[in-house]
Amino acid sequence: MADPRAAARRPKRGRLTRSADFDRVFRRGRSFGNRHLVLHLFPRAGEPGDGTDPRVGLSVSRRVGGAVERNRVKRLLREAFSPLAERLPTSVDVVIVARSDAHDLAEREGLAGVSAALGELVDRAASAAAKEGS
RNA sequence: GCAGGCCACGUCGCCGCGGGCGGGCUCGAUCCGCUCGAGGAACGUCCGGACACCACAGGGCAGGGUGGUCGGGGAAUCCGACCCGGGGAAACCCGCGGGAGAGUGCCACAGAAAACACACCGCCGAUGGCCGGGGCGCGAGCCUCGGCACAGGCAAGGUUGAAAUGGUGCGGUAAGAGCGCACCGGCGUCGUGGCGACACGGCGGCCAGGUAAACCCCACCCGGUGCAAGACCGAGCAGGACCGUUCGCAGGCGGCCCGUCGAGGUCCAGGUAGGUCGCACAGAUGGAUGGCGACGCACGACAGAAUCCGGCGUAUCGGCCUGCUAAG
RNA sequence: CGGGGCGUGGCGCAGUCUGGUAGCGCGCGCCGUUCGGGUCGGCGAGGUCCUCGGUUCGAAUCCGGGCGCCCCGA
Repeated sequence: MADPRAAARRPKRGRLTRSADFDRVFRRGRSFGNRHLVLHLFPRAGEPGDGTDPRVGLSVSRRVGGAVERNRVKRLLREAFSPLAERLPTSVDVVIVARSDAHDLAEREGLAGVSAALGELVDRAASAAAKEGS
């Protein structure tokens, strides 16, 4: 984020928008996974974005399915993440990766199943981040 | 049963998302309101075009593509009608559908033979020849019967094969043969109809195997790459030019002069990260069109835009409409 | 988004251009060799040639449609 003004502002949507941001989270962040999803977490403490809400990025590869299935998984993940975001500390970047089984979960259990799977990972990530921060 | 066309869950409530317009404010990646927001295939990427850049005098070769006729169309492996061939009881459906009388190649196995037409087995041997018997004649010889298969004649038959110089019948012959005749098939030619592909009819003679989704010949067409094309702006880093660090540039000390502080400043083209345009009355650039609930019913299939347009092909729960065929 | 390639026994591959017999290695089964195993020798089983059509007398091969997988450019 070369623009220094961005530091003073709250992002319109808490989304990752740069390929470099994704690379940084994958390379240097911690990861938590279950059979449906993988959650990567990277704290941005001390950077210009400090103090803002978590930013999230989605990664749904073609292994999950065709365009229709991938869109459905991404929409459900966005819908599920929105209420869960406040459980995470501020100033973190998160990337949610959907594994192949995520499509089956979305088709069978819908938003409830996705929320459960994602909530588990968010809680694990939040407690881990709290330990490191203290 | 056949053909064609249309639709692709609907309504309501709450919470959300992207673009545009208007407005409020603490002017920002904010808030409020209004409005627009996936498909018939958006798919596959099989063709064509627009657009963009690169290459290019003109022509030819090579290479590739297309292939009945007429019309539509900007073009097309596109569409329509018709012709031909095949299928069906019919409505109707299917077909990469030019040329094998220009040349080359191939046609396994089987079979005498697979393309020049004949050799081979075989049939005949009327005619001529040779051998034998009988008759006539003084004799040369003549007549007649039988045999041989030497000359010669023939292409019907030869258990094969996907395919063998057309098929069936009658005549004909020593044996045979389109040798002759009838019908059918093919070819050539003439006439009639049709814009045409072709169709129908008359006459003629008997040259004519298949394969071109084998090479090839003929006619027509074709430069390459693709919006991640391409255009513009452009940090940083490195480079160049000029001014300045003894003669103090730019800039600051509220405007000006003096004075003072000051070691760097200005410009240049190329262009990385990145951004904007390209880009659309859906239109992003980590990529929007969703979630929950209720009711209705046909219980919801295949499937998600990324430059745009015209086709083709493929997937698909079902529903509606129109016409036609057969039977009743 | 665009471009290219590959589907053949259980596995890895030839054969496809130039159409008629599907072959090789490993693996598998049986027999022999050995006290037993390995090695070695012999014999044998096993393939809708991805799928659906077409051309041809005849298709793994030639020509179309489809399905699946892999790779490359940016």
